[in-house]
Amino acid sequence: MSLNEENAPETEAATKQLVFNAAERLFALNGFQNVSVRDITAEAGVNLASVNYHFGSKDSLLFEIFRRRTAELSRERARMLHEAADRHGGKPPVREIITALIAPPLRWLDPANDRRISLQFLIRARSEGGAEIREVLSTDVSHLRRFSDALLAACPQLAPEEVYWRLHFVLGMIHQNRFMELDRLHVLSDGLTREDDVAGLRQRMVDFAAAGFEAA
Amino acid sequence: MSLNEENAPETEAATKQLVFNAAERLFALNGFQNVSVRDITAEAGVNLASVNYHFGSKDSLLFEIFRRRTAELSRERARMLHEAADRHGGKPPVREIITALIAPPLRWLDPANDRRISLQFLIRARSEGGAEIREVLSTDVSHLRRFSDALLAACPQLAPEEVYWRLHFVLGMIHQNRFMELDRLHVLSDGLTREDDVAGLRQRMVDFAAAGFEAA
DNA sequence: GTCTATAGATGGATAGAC
DNA sequence: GTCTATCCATCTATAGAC
Repeated sequence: MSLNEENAPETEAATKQLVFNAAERLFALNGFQNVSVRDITAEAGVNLASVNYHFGSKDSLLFEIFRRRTAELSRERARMLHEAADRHGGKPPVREIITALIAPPLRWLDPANDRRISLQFLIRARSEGGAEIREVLSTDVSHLRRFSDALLAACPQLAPEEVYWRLHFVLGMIHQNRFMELDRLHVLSDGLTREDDVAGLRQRMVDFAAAGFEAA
Repeated sequence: MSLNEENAPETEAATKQLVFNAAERLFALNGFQNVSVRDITAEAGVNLASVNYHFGSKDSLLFEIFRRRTAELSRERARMLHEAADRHGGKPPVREIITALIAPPLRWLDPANDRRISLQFLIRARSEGGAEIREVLSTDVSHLRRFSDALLAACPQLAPEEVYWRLHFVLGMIHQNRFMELDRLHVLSDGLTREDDVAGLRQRMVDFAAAGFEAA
């Protein structure tokens, strides 16, 4: 039950999944450079050589986790955008486009969701990842372009660069959802901000972003 | 001229400043863990032992850079907030509070500003820093509280937790201004977003954030 | 496939001459 | 204060037994 669903066509060794999950968790909590192969194999309860046998290297392991999680998140977002387009004759309104961008990661953030740690991993890897990660991010531009194109169509009154900047701002709002920042906010608000209320947070984010997009 | 102004009461060794500047630059560009003491001293053109002699350890060096830059940024923000309060009888409007939060880091982001690299360092250290950094961030809550208090006073129609969340969103927008994210946006927009137009960016950020704060 | 043992490289820190 | 040389810990990766 704690195993993530498997996307690979073949059944992989249980050891590989144990390593994958332990690495994702430790990377998300402590950062890539602060976690050694020894930490990972110890946490997974497998042998030290497992990482290199199953993934080739520590870097390849990070890369594979990032690639898989990014693909999963992009797929969820693309599906929501597609459904919104279907509902509106191919031209969804701003609010629904923003929701398609925000809702999937917020769903992952839910404490009741196994993927809570995956989202932390993704946000962190985006900041700390090396050259290989940036390569994926470049590829991911084609994923983002679906959203920028939809927003451009939904905001004909705005200059195109304005639309790009506002999309940039929304992405910043999403990336702010790290444990550290949420904890800090919890301290600042003296406990008023409940981090387990992801439905409320989603609503707040969409409201804020939609209002920002409708600014003069 | 490439030296940063000195805040310490005493004149420090030129070597110490060289190390400080080289370390800030390399940390900002490559991340803390990816920069060795050897890299720093090589870039600074000083001896390998300089880091330990002047700063005690690599960790202490990071910490000192972070502490100084954080203090500088907080001071600029607090001054702007104070001036805004003076202009409005102690109760500045939302837009001016947000501007006090956004304008200083955006000023640092200007390519014509020596501090461009300092802002990159700060954003990165906030993500990648260890336990000591988080300690400073906790202290920094008292700095943020000036802004949350001002916003609470300026938004009596909003529930307090709403104000805290919206402040959280604005901080996310600010932290999104890393080289990597700006480059990515530049690719996505096919060159439309000009990263050297910081005045325009500041206006866009304030407009977006102010509109978000005025959402129902 | 799994494990132990170890190679090979790197980095932080320091001793001690100048 | 500055420099060189070096110690010592740690890490990734791999060879080779089982």
